[in-house]
Amino acid sequence: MLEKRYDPKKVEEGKYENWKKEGYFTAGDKTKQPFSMVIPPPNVTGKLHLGHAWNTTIQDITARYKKLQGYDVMWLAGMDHAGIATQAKVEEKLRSQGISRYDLGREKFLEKAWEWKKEYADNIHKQWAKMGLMLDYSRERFTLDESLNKAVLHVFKTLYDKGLIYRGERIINFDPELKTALSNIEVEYSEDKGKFYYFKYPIVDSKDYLVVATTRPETMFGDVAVFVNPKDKRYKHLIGKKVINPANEEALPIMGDEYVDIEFGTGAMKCTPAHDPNDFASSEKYNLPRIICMDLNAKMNENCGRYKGMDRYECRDELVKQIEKDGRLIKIEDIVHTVGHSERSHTVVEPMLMKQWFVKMRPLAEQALNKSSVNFVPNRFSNTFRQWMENVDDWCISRQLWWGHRIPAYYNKQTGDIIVSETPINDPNYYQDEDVLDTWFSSALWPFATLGWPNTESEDYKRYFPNSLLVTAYDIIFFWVSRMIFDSLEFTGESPFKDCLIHGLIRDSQGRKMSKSLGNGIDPIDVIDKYGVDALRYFLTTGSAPGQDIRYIEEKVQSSANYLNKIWNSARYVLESLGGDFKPVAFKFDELHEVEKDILVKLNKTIKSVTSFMDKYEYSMASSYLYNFVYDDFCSSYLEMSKVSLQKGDDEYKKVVKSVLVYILKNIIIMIYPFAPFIGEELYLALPEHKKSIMIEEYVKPLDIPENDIEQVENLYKMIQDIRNYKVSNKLAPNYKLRFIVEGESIFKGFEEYLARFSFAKEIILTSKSTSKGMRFAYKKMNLYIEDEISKEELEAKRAKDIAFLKAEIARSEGMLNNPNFVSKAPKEKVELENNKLAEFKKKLAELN
RNA sequence: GGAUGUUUAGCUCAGUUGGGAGAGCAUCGCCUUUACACGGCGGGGGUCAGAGGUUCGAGCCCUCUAACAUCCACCA
Repeated sequence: MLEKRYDPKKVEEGKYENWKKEGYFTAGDKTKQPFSMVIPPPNVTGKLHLGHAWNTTIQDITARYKKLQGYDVMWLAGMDHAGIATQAKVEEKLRSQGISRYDLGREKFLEKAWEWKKEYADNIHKQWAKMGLMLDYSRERFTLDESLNKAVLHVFKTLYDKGLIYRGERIINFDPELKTALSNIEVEYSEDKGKFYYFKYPIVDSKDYLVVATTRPETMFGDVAVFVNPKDKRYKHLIGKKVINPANEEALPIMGDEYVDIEFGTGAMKCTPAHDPNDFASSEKYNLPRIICMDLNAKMNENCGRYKGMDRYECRDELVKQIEKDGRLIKIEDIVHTVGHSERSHTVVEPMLMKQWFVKMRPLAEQALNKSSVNFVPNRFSNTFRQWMENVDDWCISRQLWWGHRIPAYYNKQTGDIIVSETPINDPNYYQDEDVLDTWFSSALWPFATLGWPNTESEDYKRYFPNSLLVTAYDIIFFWVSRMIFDSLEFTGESPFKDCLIHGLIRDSQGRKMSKSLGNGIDPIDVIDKYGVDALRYFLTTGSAPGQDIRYIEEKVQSSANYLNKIWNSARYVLESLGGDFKPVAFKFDELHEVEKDILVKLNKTIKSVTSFMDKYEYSMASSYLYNFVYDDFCSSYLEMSKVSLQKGDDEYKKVVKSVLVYILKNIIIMIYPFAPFIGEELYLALPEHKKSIMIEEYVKPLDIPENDIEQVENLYKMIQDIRNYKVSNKLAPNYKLRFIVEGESIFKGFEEYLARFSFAKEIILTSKSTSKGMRFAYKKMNLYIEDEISKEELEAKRAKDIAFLKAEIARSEGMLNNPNFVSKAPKEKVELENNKLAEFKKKLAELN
């Protein structure tokens, strides 16, 4: 027997291990249609947070649902080496021991990184188990696996041969702390306080000067020109002359370009091609030199005179002091401007001219825009994808790191010629590029490289690619989704997945992003310990709209747990009422009492709604239909009715009622199971007839029965509510005994005992025509009179209230029906419905008068 | 500058193809009724941001406005 209270800890114990042991997570049943997903591989950098919990629960619900529906579900497990993030963590750890990566050297450092990976992979496995994820571990992959490395090398080589990967000198975003290049999307911009420095640039052969403003004086050593707008009357005449750079006394040409904003600053702009992307573009246009003035530690280099070796910010201060001493500082303004920060280290990135590897994006993007068949859910995210693709720049893929896929490019020591090769080149005349690839370069191949590609004859690849579904948050669309799409189209000729379900981000109770610095992060494990994983899963996946952010609100997890407790206790009631070794019997709908029919009709409707929303990945809607059924139809209504059914009928009928109860319970359990698999399994195994696990059950199917509501039962529930209301408004105790006269014998016969139980009736009199003076309540084709020392005032008040209500309704109804447009244009059934209502209202009003 | 989202009960949010506004929490009243006090029963509380429009009918569709949020681009 079930315990009185749902205890998540006990319920969860041992189940996951058992499922795993039974092999339920392993795909491969060829008699079934495949349904495939790959997990967005979490970084091996730390603990999983609520965002992961949300993301994986959505997938798990899908997987469990599809499995019960009879699909061969393949949900591939895996993790990401997360090059830059992991390397930063490992270096940080080493630093705390006083070691730098250079002390260790590449190989030793990588050993440390693999140790780190192992530790964190173990953690992640434990958390997946806690969450109850039915991941296929037999196919688990890591982005640095040899098989994935093969795919990466193949992709690199192929794109290189096609001219879609090139090595070039361009302005990239450099992270001076992690000492590596970044791609554009790894830079986050924020509004920072800064200073705008106004300097005098003396004009050569003149006593005049030009005022140039800059936020970054330290880059003045890289200046090669000053630009003004040729339409700017103040400066037009200066074009062609020269000014003196106050930082290093070099003469710079004054040039004209309409790109310069006359309104901004002084209207004169310094040009630093090696440290600014726009200036770099100008240098291409006007063939200007490019002078790099910093090294890879963001320290000033030999082009900076006595400032050489200084940190960039120290140099800025010193240089400004010097210029001030020279009498060339006009003013310093406080401003707020957007500054790029490294997504990982959060340091201010330095735009720098460097030789790096790039993916040429235009052709790949075109293909992605034209050929992608990915169905984004919700659909609006396809715009997000599209827009990014339309404006994408070339992708800087080389990283000055060690933890990652090493770039398979080899340089001739003498000539510098490059060979790109999928197999190592051991020729002593060649050395391999030191850099590794951006993590996302390998993640982009995840949906197919994990399945054996580039071996297109691999069984898994043939069976499970393209994937059926990918689930991720909207902030990953650019980083990952878009790249999977263009790589997949380029290399497999197909979109990587059919559907792409996008969810939002999880925030704290005040709507703020969860972050370490705010200290507002929530550890899923703490939540699970307190409320159970099923409650967490239910909270995460219900009560929100697709694609929207959600707030973590503990009370909602609590109420989810309460809901599960409700299901638990309803199951306990059903199971305890069965008695001993009950075997469910088959029942015929037509032979059931109306109260049993009614609940089955409602269950049927629920199954249809739930299934149709589950099919659309609308888990919130599906769960809300189930919730209403469980609470209102089952627990609050039928479950109470069944207590009467179990007393009044003959033994045969009692068996039938029990079977109906078991049937409904089983259906509820199966529908709640994808959301709450642990309690689902626990309750399922307590059913009188069950398989070895709910994981090998079939999903619920509607019965082939009529859909219309059972009128008498509707009346019964309304009567009960009216009687309860009557007692409350007359300050009578709920169990106060009253005398009822029911007018409508032919309709109500067979329901007396049901009414009696809920109304604590002193007496129920059935009649076909009543002369009662008691308070009257009207229902479809029948009336109820309550007789109990009711005062005339009360009766009159009730009557007046009813009349007013009916008159208002009749007015409303007639208003609609007198509108010829409504009658002629609205659907027939709507008009008919309104006609019926009007007739009913009129009849009731006539009865009252 | 471009785009997207949000605005519904005190709070947090749902709302299916347009057809009489819902949940959780909070609140008020009653109840130790034999599944559940992590409960039951009943109640109060909403000009669905604003203004137009389409429609027989709009929380839902169209246009505009406002506020908030997010993303992209620019910022010498």
